[in-house]
Amino acid sequence: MIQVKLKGDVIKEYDSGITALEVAKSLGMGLYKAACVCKIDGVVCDLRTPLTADCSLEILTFDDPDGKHAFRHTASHILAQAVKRLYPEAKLAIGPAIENGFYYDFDIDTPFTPEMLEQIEGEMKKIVKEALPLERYELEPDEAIAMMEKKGEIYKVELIQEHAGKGEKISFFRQGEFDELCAGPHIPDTGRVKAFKLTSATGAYWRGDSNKKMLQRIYGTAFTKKDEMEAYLASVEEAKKRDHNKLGRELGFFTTSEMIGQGLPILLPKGARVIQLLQRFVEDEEQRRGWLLTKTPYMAKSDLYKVSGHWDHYRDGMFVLGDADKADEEEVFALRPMTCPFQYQAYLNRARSYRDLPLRYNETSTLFRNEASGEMHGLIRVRQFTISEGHLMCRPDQLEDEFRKCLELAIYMLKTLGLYEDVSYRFSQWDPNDREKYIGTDEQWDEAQGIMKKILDHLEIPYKIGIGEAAFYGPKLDIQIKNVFGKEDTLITIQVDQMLAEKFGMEYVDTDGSKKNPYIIHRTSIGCYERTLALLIEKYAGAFPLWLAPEQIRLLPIADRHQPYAKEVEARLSALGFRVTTDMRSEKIGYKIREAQKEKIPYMLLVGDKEIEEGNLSVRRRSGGDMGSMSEGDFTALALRETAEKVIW
RNA sequence: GCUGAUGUGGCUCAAUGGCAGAGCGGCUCACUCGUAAUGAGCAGGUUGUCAGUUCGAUUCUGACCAUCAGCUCCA
Repeated sequence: MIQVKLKGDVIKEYDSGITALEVAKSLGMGLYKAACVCKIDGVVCDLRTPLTADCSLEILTFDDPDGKHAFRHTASHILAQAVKRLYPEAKLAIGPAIENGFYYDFDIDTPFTPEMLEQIEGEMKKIVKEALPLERYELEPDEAIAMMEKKGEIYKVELIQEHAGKGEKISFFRQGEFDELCAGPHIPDTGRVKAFKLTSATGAYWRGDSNKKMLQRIYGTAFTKKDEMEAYLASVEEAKKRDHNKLGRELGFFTTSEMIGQGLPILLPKGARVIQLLQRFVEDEEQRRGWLLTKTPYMAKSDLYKVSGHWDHYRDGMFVLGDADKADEEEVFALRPMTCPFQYQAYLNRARSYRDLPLRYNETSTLFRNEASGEMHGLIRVRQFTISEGHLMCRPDQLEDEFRKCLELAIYMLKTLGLYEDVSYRFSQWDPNDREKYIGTDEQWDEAQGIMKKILDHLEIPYKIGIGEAAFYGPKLDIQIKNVFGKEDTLITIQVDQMLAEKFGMEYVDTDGSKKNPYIIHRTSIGCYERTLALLIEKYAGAFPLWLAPEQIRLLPIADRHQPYAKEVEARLSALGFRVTTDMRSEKIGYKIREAQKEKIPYMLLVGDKEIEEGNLSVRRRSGGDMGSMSEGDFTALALRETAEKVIW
């Protein structure tokens, strides 16, 4: 007999060898049916794991992240089984559960069409109906390789070969006629996958390597209940309606031109206005926090980039003016892909003392990066963009404090914009196995990352680690955000660099008269303006807070005879700095309101006989509707306060 | 760059190997209206670009350009 500690510290006795699934059954059929996986002494395990010693046991359902994961992982096996039944020639690669669903990669000559996906879904339904139990078994590596070679599963063979030699057996899961290389855990049988949908098919490189073969990936999602899945799919559709790339164009924030080219958006008056407002806000705040504004050239000779390392590590990403191959013989210029080496030249302008540090340079900097053609996305990924860039030179004893201040500035920006709750932190480190991407020695990287880890841990930043995500010259703290498609991008970055100062001969004279290289912090405070605008459009579905709205107030005369008075009010509001217009068309008031609502104008002011007589304005707010009548002074006070306080509603 | 899809007036979308159509929007006129669509009329297109096939191509074929999703890469 063994003692099993269950939820709520209840201890029950069972025969040794009982499985977690049987324990769940003993606790009730509801739990038995809903069980996905379990945690034995805190470790996620398959439900068929026999319990042979005293332990704590937690039965996990779909409501638990680990339960969801196993459930959807099993759904990916069902997908693979269905594809093999319909297309025996397809070779299996990998098929994990991911956030909100799962995918499976196949090597197959004909790409999957929507019709094929429907057929595959039909076959999956059959497999679910068959309620095939998943059985785990283990083979020695050579047996496993032999089995997969016999089946012609070359990708599985590759995976097993990598795993062989670790002295472990290779685990498989079998469902009906289908054997799958897999560590598990899985749910007990295929019959439990009640609701699923294949959402898309696309290409994906084997092992995520663009030098390797492109496979065909099928994405899907799975739930225990159909209505939950419908709700999820509806929410995905709802999110897409906020897509800045669609909404931003519809609302007139930006457009593109085939004659100008890919990744080169045209900011229309509304988009340009928001960016101007953001830029003023950022520059003013940076000034308050001790940053000194520079304005450096948009291009430089290749000489500069050769010293910085960009010429060797980033040339494919640069727009080179002239023949790059002749850069050693003649002057070749290139547009700047980042501001670092330019601001270093400002530092090098004269000899620096330890008393000059920290020296904080900021710049509203336009950068040019020749992104590969498939990378562009609306305003989020473009070839020319403007960034709130800064470089800060400091002494070792100042590094942590200055890093913290950079982070505080970034957080202040995010909170003001209302994006703070949407971001996550990534500690981006180098990949020692991919040396070509980086400059510097192991020791330098270990030191830089060690310093940064100390700072981040000390500041209690809840980060996840991104291996291979570092800049070529140093580790980064990236502040990440997701777009409406769930795709994650870097919004803000703060980096510690102890390599480039040495390369550029940047020094300061310390208290003892010796010359030292300063630490450099590279940072953005609000990130790139185009990308930030895109995410704000998605965040607010185009309905910007009053202080950022390109048009803040619109006057709506009831009839044409009210137009002169509306124009008078417009002039007074405009003189106070409001962005205000008057709808002068001879349309009905309902129509004018409808248009203003569609354009997400924060305040609509109605002017008719009553208002003129009483000297009042009828105020309508974009959200909440009719606010009734108030004096011009009261409205002005309200709007000025909301603007100054950057109120979000 | 790779895989797949798409490209018809400002927008959303029809149609066709033989004169390209609707709604919204725009303009004009009438209406002067009280919190999300007043009515009538008019204008607007070398069907992304360039080749090819054909008596004839917007439709079929190819290349290129651009857009979208994903992969890779990246702020």
